[in-house]
Amino acid sequence: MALEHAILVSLLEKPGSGYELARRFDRSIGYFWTATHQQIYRVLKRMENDGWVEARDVPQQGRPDKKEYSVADLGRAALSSWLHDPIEPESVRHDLAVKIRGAAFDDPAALIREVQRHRQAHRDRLSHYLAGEERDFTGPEATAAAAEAPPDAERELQHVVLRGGIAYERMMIDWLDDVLATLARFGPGR
Amino acid sequence: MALEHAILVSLLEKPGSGYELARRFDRSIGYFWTATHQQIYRVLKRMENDGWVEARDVPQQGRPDKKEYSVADLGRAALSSWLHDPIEPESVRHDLAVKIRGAAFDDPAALIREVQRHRQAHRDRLSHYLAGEERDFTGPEATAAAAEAPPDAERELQHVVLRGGIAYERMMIDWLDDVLATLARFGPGR
DNA sequence: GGCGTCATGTAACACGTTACATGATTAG
DNA sequence: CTAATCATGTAACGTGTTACATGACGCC
Repeated sequence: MALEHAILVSLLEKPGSGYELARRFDRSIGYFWTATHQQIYRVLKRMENDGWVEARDVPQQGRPDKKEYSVADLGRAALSSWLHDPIEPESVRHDLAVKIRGAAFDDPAALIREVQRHRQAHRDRLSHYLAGEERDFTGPEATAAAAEAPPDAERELQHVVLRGGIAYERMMIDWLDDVLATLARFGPGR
Repeated sequence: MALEHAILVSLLEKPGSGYELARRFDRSIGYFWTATHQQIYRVLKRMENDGWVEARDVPQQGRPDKKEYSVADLGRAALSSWLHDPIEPESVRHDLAVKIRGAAFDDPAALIREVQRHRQAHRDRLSHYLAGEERDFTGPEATAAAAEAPPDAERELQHVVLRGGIAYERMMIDWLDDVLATLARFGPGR
């Protein structure tokens, strides 16, 4: 399991509350690992019991108080041991691929709109990633700041993961174009 | 949920037993949807109760008898309604991406072997897909057979899904090369 | 007054994974 | 005789999803 580990990585990058983690799982780290706040609170509680993380009460004004979690030594050790443990190259799950094969037994043309919607979602995500890359890694401000600092593993590794997301979205867009062209050849009445 | 629907598609392509389905989920349809036999038997039983599939006892010689399932009208209707229902473009889950970001807080070079293992697994899967494509779609035998038959949606849609798998594996291999180059810059002692 | 955001949680259920269990046949 | 393949299942557990619940603050 890796939700624990994803949380550890996120808290090492920056401590935060369960709520903040939930929001990160809708953004940066959430691009390749999703979790809802219910899951996060449950796991966070377990991790606190196991001594992987430590909570600190942070009173806030104008907002509810929060519990800020940070990684404890045991958590760091758990992450390290997981990193050294080989994992199975995971298999993908594509609902859409099931639908595409299923369309052969229904009306292929009826899927076109659905595929277009997915294509649009991937286009949006790609734009979002590219904007983030520009802002944090390749834009003038980011490169100027980086030029003065020493090589930074955290930053470089975040960037290579983001490049993976970008490559994935580009591949999906191209493939969905291929799917659309194929579906068009099997419209109603053929 | 889509395991039900993946099973329906697979049974429409060809009726079969739970055991046979489990094997298909290790191969063709399993490239984009995985399931173990325990899951399959459980779901198949529910689907039978719901009247989505029908079982027929097939006595065999030299092997245990099997129950051959095929799709009933209710199942076809359920599939059709699912096909017309929009689904959310799913988000990916990449353990490996979590590990790569986590490596910043450990020893980046220690991940190199792991990434190489994953790269090899993707290379193997790519070869496997390409062999299947040659055999079923682009090879001389397959194209000769197809030339005599009318345009076949089932076949074409299976092919476009396979092309998606091929594109995915190629993208992953390229990205993992990028990851390896990045990790190499942060070896121990840097 | 109502809606959105910040903040944390419980409960029930669905789905997925791992381990265990059985038993026949065929190939080495 | 041993291992692999065919064939079907149960039980326990862990993870993920959906619905429900609460309450304060700020903005329109």
